[in-house]
Amino acid sequence: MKISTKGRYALRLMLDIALDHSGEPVRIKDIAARQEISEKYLEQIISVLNKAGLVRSIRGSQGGYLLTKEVDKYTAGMILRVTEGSLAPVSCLDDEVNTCERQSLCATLRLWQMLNTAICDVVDKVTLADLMEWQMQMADNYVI
Amino acid sequence: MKISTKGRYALRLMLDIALDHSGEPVRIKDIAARQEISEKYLEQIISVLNKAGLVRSIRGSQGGYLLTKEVDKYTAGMILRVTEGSLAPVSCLDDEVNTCERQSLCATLRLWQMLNTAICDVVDKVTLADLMEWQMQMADNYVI
DNA sequence: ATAAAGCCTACTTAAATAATAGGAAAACAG
DNA sequence: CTGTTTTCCTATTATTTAAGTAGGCTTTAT
Repeated sequence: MKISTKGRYALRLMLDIALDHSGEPVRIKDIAARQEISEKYLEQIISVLNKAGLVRSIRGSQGGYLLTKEVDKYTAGMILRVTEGSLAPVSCLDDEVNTCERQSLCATLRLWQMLNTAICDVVDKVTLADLMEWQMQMADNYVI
Repeated sequence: MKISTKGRYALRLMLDIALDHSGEPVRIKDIAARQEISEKYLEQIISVLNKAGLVRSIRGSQGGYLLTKEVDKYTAGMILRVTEGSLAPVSCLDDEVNTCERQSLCATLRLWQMLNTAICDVVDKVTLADLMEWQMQMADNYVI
């Protein structure tokens, strides 16, 4: 019941790009340095985000990555689902395919549905804009 | 971000015992048959629940397991934490030990805290009594 | 032309998951 | 007191997932 590094790093990576105000494409190399995460691993993660259209890449020298939308248009849920896959707490809730035989008999399913709803309520409400705001608050407090 | 079979089976196992009204100890063998789960695997799971005091065992012939408390005194959270370990979505929230260097700088932590709270709100509120009630509702509907 | 970027695919290592297996110990029934 | 039924304990195994590493290819600004 843990979010993996892929999801966690993806969130930090997106936040890192969002906090860049240069207007220039942001390089993996720089993100990796700031976030203290392996470049090669970040490459793989951002590749998924790129294919999903959450970022846009610019190749070649002076290249890097840019966001494709306004920061308040990204939810944490979007970013996590792209990198983690489904956030449902049990696979019974995932595939309408491969469904469990006991579904119609299984009271625990109702618990999982409640849990799933609670999780979605959080991750689909928090946006990248929120994370940026929190980050700036924390930076302020850190300085004082 | 999935609950493992241990946690899921533990919940079904506890519910199975709770639904037994004979007053007699409930045997692993019977639970395994009803729930269609391997006896040997259930043994391991119930052993954890036993050591945590969530059930009481009676050894030897005519033995089995009994609940130690009223059904409304068990929350899903109790059962899941005993079998799954922490339900926190990231380990940053677990150990006051082994804490991440970036904690004071990391805005994502706030998201994880919100998510953790949302998860706890569900699992610590739903009791075994609730699950029993749901199960009986489902059984009714199934008959019709 | 060259250096600096991203792109792509394969590989590796370690840990966790999900069981299986086999026998020891306890307790009741006859 | 013997046999059967049940829990208890520990070890082993197979599979999958997580978390990276590695290396070469392609694109593009200068």
